[in-house]
Amino acid sequence: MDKSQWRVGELASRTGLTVRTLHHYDQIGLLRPSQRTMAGHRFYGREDIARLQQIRSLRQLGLSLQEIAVCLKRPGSSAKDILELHLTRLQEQIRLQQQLCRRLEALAERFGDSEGPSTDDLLKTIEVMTMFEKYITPEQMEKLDRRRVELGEEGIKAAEQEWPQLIAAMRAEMAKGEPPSERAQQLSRRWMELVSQFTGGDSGLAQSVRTAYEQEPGLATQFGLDGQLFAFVGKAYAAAKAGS
Amino acid sequence: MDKSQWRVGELASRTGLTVRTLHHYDQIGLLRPSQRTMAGHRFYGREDIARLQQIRSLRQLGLSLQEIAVCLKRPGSSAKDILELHLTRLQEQIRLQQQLCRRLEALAERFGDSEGPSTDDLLKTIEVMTMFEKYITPEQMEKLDRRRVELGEEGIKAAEQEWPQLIAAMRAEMAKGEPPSERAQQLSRRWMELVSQFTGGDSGLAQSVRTAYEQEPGLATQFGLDGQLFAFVGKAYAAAKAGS
DNA sequence: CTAGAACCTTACGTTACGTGAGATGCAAGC
DNA sequence: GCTTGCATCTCACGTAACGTAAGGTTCTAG
Repeated sequence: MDKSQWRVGELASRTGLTVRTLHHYDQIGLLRPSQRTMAGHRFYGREDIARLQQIRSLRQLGLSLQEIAVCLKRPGSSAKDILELHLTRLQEQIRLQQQLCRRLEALAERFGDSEGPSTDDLLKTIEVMTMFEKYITPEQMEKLDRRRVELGEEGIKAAEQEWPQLIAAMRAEMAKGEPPSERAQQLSRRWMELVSQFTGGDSGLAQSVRTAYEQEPGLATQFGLDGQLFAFVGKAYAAAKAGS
Repeated sequence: MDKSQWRVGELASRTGLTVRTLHHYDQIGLLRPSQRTMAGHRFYGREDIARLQQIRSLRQLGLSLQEIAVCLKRPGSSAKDILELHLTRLQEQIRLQQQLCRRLEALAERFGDSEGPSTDDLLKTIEVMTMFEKYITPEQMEKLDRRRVELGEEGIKAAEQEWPQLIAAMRAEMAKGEPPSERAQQLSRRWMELVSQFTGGDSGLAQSVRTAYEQEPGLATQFGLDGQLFAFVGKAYAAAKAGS
């Protein structure tokens, strides 16, 4: 016949919990043993075991000890409410973590194969990503993702190679002073093409990107850009359109 | 022209962090301002800002402050490794949380509409679920889920209604003593049918369930079952098969 | 020169325990 | 009866990343 009293150590090893955990539950009043010896040793009875089972179950569902205490204190409708609340919180958390995961995967994809000590590049890329994400809505981000898929691996690499050249060339033209030369106007056309390729012709997105560049000077300087250059490109493109 | 020194408050409001956070970063050595006034007031320079940007970026990716410190201390290949490790951890976390979510959703589905103070039932169900999950692999769990979908809403309800009746009837037969009566043999056939319906004919699953019932006496008593009854059903079914 | 804002340090609170430290209890063998 | 060894007890600090005072000093505008 089974005994109906257990000491902490026995209970701990039977349930897989630790003695410290049971002490803790006792301390916060979540599970106080129904009996104590004169020396203060804890003795748990059958009802304590039952309660502990419930506690473990709720714990496995991710509830906090406080929430569990509420659930067990008033077995009214509170348990259901708490579980529902918990569920929505959990779903929201998962959503956020999945977003995070996508970002990390995007990073891994870009830097998974490069062997060199590219941590600097990595940090820069992360910075650019986070800055962008401040000004761009998730929907726009998705649009950008789809756009990237459409462009394909090579398209992206090509654009990444072309941009610095284009920026350097444009800066050289700007150094020659205004009005923008014929060459500058050609470059500005290509510039706008690349921008359009990037945004997929979404003007709202283009506007958001502009705002990001305006508000975050650090972002622009990452690519050797600044307001002056933007202004020059704008003039050159206006001249190009007027000339055509 | 912008100034190149900022005080904590300014930096805090510009970055959206709190003064306390910057204090904290200073305290743990993650971001120490490059200057201090004689009175001890912190002054952050451009390079501090840059570092803070990196810190914020990595923070947004979910890295711990310690990990960030490592990333920034040795810009070797450590950053990439840490990010990859972080990604795998995150994916694992998401997986676990999604499992949890499914369980909670299953609970919500069962108890979402019942208005009464069914918290007791709720707790019992949770207990049964968690006990089962101790003995059943996730694959088997999925199999059960699919099985439930196949049975449909009504099938489940019907089985839930039938089981208690069947158990009670069987217990009555057992009280009449052995050998099992004709009626008991009939009941045992139906019993096995229901079990088979539940497990979908998966013998491994049936074995796991049996193990669960054997190892967890609390589980069986939830449904008015015990070893004696199981034994009787076994005998009755054996007699039924022998008789046919 | 003074009021008020900004700043400083110190330190406790948060979660669910882990990990000792030092003291005592309990059953068994001598 | 006494010791040995294991189980148990009660503090009490540590964890992560800050929040939130408390109480004192410094800066800055009027």
